Amino acid sequence: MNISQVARQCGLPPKTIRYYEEIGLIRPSRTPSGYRSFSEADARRLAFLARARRLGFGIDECRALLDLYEDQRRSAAEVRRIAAAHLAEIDRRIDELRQMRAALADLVARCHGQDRPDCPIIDGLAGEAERG
Amino acid sequence: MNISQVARQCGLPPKTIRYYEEIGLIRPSRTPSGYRSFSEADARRLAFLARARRLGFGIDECRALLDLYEDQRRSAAEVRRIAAAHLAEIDRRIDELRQMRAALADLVARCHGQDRPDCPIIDGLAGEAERG
DNA sequence: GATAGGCCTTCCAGCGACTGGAAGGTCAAG
DNA sequence: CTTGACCTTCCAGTCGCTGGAAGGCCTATC
Repeated sequence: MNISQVARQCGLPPKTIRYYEEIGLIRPSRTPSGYRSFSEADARRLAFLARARRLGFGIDECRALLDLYEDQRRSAAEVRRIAAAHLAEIDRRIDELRQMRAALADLVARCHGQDRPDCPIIDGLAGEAERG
Repeated sequence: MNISQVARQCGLPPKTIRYYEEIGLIRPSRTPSGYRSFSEADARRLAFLARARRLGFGIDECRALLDLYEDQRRSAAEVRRIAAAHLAEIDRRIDELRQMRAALADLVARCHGQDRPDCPIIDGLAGEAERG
């Protein structure tokens, strides 16, 4: 299987797959002319990676998960620990965005949005709120 | 006012302030020996930038907002447009994270987390869910 | 056998928004 | 006059790709 075929199968762009090889996440073999040749096992690894990335795991977490994926003696506790840590990180990010959202939505709601210079959004960013 | 003083005032690290000068967001004057010298107006711009960045606006959006901040003939409609677009972007990001969260939380909840190899999280990443 | 065009390869550069660190100049205090 | 805290510039690295250039390979058609 060449790179564009496996790319179609796992939903990752060829460029990304080359990059994953560069950082050691996969090791496809090569044809005599130098083309990458992907086995079914390579395709499975890539599909696994694509799913893990879609869930927001970082590359290093993916590397650890991939090791566990192929470790027959793995401990589910270790997998769970990584996943739970990532879940906590997602929650942290959601909270951060929610706080941004609340502050920004408040400013937007107070702005009349007309063709005049007086603007509560600008005033808020300028720090006017702190004085009134 | 030198860089560390203004940094303390606006809550941005000196490195970031230098970077903001490099990309043209501020133009502090210089002392004869080459030190940056920040006016009150510079400090206000930096405080404005710090608040806009905390609300998640990108550098280019900050640039546009800063122009509007100092434009006495600005239109609140234009400010509102930028802010509303950013609000929509934040909502999009929150949705994305929520979807990740839901999928990941489901996997974590199904994992017993014991010292055994059978693990619904790994199975889910491997695509087992699709077959059952 | 020539040619076209669609694949493949490598390498280099750039994104956003900083951040770290090295090498060296300046300034105030003692 | 030295110390140490500040300041300067410049270069490299972060993360996870992504774009593009230059060139090789493979298949089909004429």
